Amino acid sequence: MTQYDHTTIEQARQRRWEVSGLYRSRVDWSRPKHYALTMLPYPSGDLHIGHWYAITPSDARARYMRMKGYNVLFPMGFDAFGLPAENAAVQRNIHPATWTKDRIEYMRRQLRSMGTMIDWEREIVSCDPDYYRWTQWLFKQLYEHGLAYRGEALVNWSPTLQTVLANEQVIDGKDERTGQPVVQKLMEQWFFAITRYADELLRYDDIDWPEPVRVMQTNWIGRSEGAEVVFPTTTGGGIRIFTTRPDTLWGATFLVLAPEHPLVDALTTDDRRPQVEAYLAQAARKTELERMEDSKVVTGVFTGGYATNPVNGEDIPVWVADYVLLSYGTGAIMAVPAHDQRDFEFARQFELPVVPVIEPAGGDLIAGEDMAESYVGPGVMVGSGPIDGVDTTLAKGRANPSIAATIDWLKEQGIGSGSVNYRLRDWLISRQRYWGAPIPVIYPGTGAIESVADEHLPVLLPEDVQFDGTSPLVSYAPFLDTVDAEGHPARRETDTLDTFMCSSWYWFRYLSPDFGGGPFDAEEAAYWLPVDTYTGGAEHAVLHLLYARFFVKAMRDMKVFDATATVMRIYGRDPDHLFDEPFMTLRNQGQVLGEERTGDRLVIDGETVNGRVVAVSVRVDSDAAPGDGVVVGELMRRTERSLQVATATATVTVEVPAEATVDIPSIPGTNDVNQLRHHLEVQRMSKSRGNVVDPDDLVVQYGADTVRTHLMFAYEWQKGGPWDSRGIMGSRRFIEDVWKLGEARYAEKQVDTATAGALARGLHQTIAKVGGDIEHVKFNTAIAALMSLRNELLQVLRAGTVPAAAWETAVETLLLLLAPFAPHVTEELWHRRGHRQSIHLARWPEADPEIARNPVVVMVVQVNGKVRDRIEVDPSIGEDEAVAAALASHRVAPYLDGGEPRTVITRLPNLVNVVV
RNA sequence: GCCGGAGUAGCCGAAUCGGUACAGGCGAUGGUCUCAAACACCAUUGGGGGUGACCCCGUGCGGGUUCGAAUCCCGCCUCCGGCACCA
Repeated sequence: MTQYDHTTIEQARQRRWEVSGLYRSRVDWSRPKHYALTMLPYPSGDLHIGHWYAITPSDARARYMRMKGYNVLFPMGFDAFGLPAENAAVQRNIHPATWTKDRIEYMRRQLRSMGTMIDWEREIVSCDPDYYRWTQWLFKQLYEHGLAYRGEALVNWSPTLQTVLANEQVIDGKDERTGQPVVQKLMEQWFFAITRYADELLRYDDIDWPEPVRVMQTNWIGRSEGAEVVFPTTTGGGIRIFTTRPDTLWGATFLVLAPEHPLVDALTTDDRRPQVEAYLAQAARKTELERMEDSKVVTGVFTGGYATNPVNGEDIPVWVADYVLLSYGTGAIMAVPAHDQRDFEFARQFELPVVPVIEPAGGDLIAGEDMAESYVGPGVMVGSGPIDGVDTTLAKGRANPSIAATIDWLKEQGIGSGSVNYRLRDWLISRQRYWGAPIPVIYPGTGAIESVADEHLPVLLPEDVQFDGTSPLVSYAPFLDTVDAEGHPARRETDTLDTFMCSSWYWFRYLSPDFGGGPFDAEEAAYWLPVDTYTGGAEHAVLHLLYARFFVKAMRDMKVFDATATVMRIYGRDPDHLFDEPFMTLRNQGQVLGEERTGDRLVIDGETVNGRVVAVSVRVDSDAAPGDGVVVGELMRRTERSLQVATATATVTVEVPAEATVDIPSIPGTNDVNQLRHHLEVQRMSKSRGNVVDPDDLVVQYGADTVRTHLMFAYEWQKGGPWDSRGIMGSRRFIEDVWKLGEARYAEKQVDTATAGALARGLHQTIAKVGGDIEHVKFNTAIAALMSLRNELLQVLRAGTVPAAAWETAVETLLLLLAPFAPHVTEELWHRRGHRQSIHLARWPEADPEIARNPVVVMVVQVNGKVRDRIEVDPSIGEDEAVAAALASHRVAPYLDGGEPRTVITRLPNLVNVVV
């Protein structure tokens, strides 16, 4: 038997696969298709274990589908535009294009080491002009269909990144990449009208997506039902407000406008103007972050103006406060302090009246001045004119009787109407950056906006520019100066497209990466679309995944798929609803976290100076006991020469001066503080924490097959968990055992039919188990089943208890079942066993339920639900027989104590429960 | 604060429908091999009690429903993720 040499085998197999074009995927209408997709990576230049964790299980599933007879498309590409490349240009004077290309080249090599079935001839790179030509083309389509527009809005400006950002890219008032604060600015920018699809985006009827993602998107879209009502004023126009509680209109005692609201100026009286302007200036200065930090402090200012409550004709004061946002609803609210906690706090702060209009169910109406907090529960409407006496519940929208009655009445009176609002805002897609696809628009100077003609696409990014942290496009004349359709001088748009736009349609480009007649070739699309299984991280729930859904719906409505539908009909495929959603099944993988590690146990001698310990000597000694030194304990953290040591009783800070001695017995020579190992907790891997696992090292040490298998085996895939550097040995042993089984010369010794039957049974049960588990994205249990089969085969090999033919079948079945997980070693053994064709072209074995069926099952006998006996019975055992067997058990007899059971519950053939 | 998800052995994790709790792996312990160690192989491995057949306890905590609960219901605790003046 030859030694298992993973490096030689894996490299040779990968080369052979590439040369033979084994993984080329071509349209073949005679076979069912399966489009498997994983989220395209950003070319960070270093493939980390997370990439392996995301990609290799998806590859295993794609391989399985292929063996099941599907024609599988499994492509890969790079999301290659973005800021890091530009930062590198500024910091290291490397052109973003060069930087990106180098990194992609490096990552391709690493990706290939995984041994995936990626069809590299379909690769796309989003910064290639051939690709972004169609990104620009899609922008134009959106523009021409009124779905892209230039408008002024309050937007998130990041001073750090020197660009605006979409709402989805701002978390807690900070940008999601660098965590630096953003400020709100009123700017003219390009938007996509995603809000027009808000209602359709709330529907998930035809797709199989994880519940958390659907919930997150639903919350992000934030649909709320209510009414719009106009409050007339004497000084300006009417103030339009949105409310989800129109039934409480009779309790509105003041209005509040957002600081940026256009009517603020007109409503402000001269005597209030200084205070109002001071407040507006202060509000404008605040970053989003500061605004949120201050959210507990109620601030606001009275404008001096009044508006008339249209339901009762009362004049109420108009205030300005930054807790009202211009971007939501109408930027103005009616305040009902009696029934809204924020309004209540505001009213108490500024001594505004509180008028209750809901009499609590089963309670008494409390006078406004005596209320300690707002009342938000159910009850009966009071003091509310036409809706007096109507019940109010906790239901939202028209489902609440009081709200429905009010909306009907408002409509009748012509003072308001039902209305729906969304938290979702239009997608801001301009970026004041260089490394992105230029927005294909020019400004002739007449105030008009002209899109670049299709034949002039792509608008190329100029290469010969200088980088200083701002976009060089704004000052680069050869790019900036152009001519309009009539040949008059014009200026180019200098903003580029949000990179999320590049990734909002990339799976279409895989279909025909070189196609020149459109973003994709209808002949390919008709066969492959839509994506059947999409896998990736859940962090994209409201970014990429929401944008992608919007894009498909918009493309459908812009008739981009019409030619595809025609081709589908020719081949007898019904295109109905196939372009409503991009990804039919979505699964999110979890994350591989850093491994826990105990820190060195230290013995420190020194003296205490001003309450701190200053070390004279530091020694590593795993057996040290308290009292062996001034400080004895585990090193928890180290910052420069300062150590945090956990002793039996407390955490002590120890300073280690340069002249102190450091002694680490396991490291020869002179030691220093930097060599001490500190404690690592289970947390995300990051270079600064020093808990990163490098997959390249693992491949060298264990081989890609082992790394793949282990990543799929060690965790529940959709959950992830901490890395375990010793655990991988279990997967390595498994692969080595498979090698041993595949290479073994089997010798029949004492053939025994019972063992042969058990082996065949186990084999067919494993076939069914592994296939089912892969389909349900449960890789860990699939591999566990294969390990069990391995255990069984090792025993059979030793004992020689089955016929040689049965042995051969079992070993080859094991190889077939393992092929999707460990493609190299199975391929090697397959060929060594005399097969000419690749194992990856073989069919998945068929599980025979007849063979898999157990001839006997263990029937559990319970007394009052507690297990008292286990009896082997025939699986087809009848009720009477089972009960008789149970009652006959000598383990049951004592509980019956000679009497009769009260009831007997059976779940045949597994269980009999005797109730006494 | 609100909305999701999760909590099972020393660790990672199994457990179609409410029906045998812990499959598989890691680690640990003992043994074989070795001068020794590592590797490899074999065996044991939730806790407690009993000479033994066996018995009791055990799925974050406290209750409940049920013949029977890791699984369903109610109330808590902890961790992870998302949102956060959303009118």
